Amino acid sequence: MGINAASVLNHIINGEPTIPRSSKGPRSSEAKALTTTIINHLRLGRLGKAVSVLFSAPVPFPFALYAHLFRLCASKKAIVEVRKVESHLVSFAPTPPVFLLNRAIEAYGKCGCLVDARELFDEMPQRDGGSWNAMLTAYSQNGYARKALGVFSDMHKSGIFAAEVTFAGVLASCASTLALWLSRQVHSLILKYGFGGNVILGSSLVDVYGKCRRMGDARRMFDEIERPNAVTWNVIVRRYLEMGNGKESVFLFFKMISLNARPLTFTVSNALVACSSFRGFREGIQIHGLIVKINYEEDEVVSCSLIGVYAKCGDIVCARTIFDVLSPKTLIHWTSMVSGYAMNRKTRQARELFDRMPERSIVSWNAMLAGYAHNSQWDEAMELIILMCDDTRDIDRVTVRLILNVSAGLSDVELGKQVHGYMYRHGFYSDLCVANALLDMYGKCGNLKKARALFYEMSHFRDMVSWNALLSSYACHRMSEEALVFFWEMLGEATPSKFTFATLLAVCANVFAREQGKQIHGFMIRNGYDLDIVIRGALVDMYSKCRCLDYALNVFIGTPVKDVVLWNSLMLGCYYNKQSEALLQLFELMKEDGVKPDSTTFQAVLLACISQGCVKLGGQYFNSLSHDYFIIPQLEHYESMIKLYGLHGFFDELEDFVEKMPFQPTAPMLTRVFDSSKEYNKTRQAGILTWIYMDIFLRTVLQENLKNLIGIFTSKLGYPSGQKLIVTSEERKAI
DNA sequence: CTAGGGTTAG
Repeated sequence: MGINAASVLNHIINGEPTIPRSSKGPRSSEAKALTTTIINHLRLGRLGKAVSVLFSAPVPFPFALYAHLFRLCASKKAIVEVRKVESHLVSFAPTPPVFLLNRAIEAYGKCGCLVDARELFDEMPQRDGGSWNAMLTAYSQNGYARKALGVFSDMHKSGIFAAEVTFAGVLASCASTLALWLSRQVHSLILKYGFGGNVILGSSLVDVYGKCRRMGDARRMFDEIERPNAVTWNVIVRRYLEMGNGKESVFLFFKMISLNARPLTFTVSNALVACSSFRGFREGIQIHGLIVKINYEEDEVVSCSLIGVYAKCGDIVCARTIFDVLSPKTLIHWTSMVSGYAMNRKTRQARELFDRMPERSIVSWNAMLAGYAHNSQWDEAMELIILMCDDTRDIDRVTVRLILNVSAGLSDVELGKQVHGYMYRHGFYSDLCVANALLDMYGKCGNLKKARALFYEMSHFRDMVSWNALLSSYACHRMSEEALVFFWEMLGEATPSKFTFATLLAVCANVFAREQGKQIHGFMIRNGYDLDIVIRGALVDMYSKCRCLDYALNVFIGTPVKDVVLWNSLMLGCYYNKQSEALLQLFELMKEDGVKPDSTTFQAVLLACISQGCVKLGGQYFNSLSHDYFIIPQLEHYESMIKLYGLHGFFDELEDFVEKMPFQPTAPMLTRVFDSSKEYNKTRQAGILTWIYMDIFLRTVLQENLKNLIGIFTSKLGYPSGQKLIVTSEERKAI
């Protein structure tokens, strides 16, 4: 067309003659006829055709037609048509009215063409409040919050009073830039202009305060709104949820229902997610009832959250029922269900479903992988990672974090290093969560040097988690002194959390640092830390290892609900303090308390049997392990049994036991048998067992004896006794 | 007619 809107406007401003246009008269009747044609095109939905008809007459059309066209173009996001309509308007209408140009700005805004909108706005000969509003809304709706606020500021400076609608855009922009200070000012302006009763503005204010984490202000604003609508309720429920206050979120949701307001699907979903956050099973069930009543069962967002709430509250069967009934099922439904199984440690079922998924996103892969990782199924996790890398390229931050967890679990520092390189190349390096996982990986793999280097590299953006990761690495690798020194360094930068103290108490237990342990205990009480069951377990463990069994017992007694780990800690504590008789009594008490023993419990019980010489009882306990509690006995349990029989001279039972084991005895087991037989002069049994397991015996037990022989030789050669001797394998062969 | 909220799964 060659006619630029801005140039046309300049002509108008400068009073120059506009583009030559035909005189009125016969032409306007032509426009009338064409208008009918255009309307007919529009009725058939042919917008492009309608706009091109416009150009068959170089005459102005009725303003209402232009307005109508702009609105249609905007709703269809037809940018080319907007440009044509604007071009026709400014070329052939004598003086385009401001409201039409505002419509053009709106249309450009809706199409996301902010440059065109701004150009028109800047070149307008006159502007009214609507022009400012259109420009501001255009920026605000396209995510240019700062520019929108800039327009608001200019508008204010030019003495234009903002309209009610304008404030909505301003507040939305304040919310996305978290401009709390400006929001407060806008709030007072709204009151000053008398818009205080506007629900939309009120809801926006609740939204702004909530997003700026000022829940007190948000709530006060909310309470001031006389007739909150569905959006208002949605905002308040959502904000409490995001602030981590799930209970208040659910409370307000129920309040909404009691006032007979119909919730939006999103609000129901938010309330369900809030229930999951505090395991509000009863509340979840009630909301489920409501969902049935108001017929939201089919909604995708609602049903996904519903599966989530049942899964997170542990009722996986119910979650599955909901899933099975649903049709059609979307990718997110499938992923929710897989995640539900995975989070409930049912990785087998999760995998079954995962393999049957019609399609998978990176989130689905992550959900499955997280299941394996949380369940410490490292080999399965690794296998899945390989499959995933074949299937998809869109690895994200969660995936990277999980692969690092797997590397740490497998102590596979080489895999970890590969991820490290990947992070470097793909820009995950500045992601704190990922960086902490990397730190944790190096720490757990024992590469403390690298972990420390990374930790200092992160000095500008590290957080509590980073400190705890390095601290627990020291603790894991028995570098207790370093850990304690590091803790003092930590106090200078960060406030320790209960995770810090749990680690630290374990460190104290390792080095029998009773005083330090007591200090930590006191510090936590004085500073109001939550003494949860994990901390109490750590305290019991620390006190009992530090020979303060009475303190350990006190902590134990003071725990309202005791879990199996806590019982185990105290029982092992008794063992360390040579109170095996008490240990066996505790075991009976534990069963009376209704706590189901686990494999560690039985390990403690068998240790007690060994030191008490309760051979028969030990045998009974070993049997009840698998018969009554369906626990698969572990290597340690078998070792304990062999020690129990061997140490107390029960060789017939020992022989019987070894023969019935579902695997071949290990070298340490055979050594134990051999040693006990020597002690009791039971060479026949020793002989039989050795003969049966000759190959293992030859490979290992003889090798041990060979080492003893070397000891004898070297001592005869005059080496000082007690000095550690280094014998290379070649030298050993030579001897 | 123009204005607000919200996207569930890791």
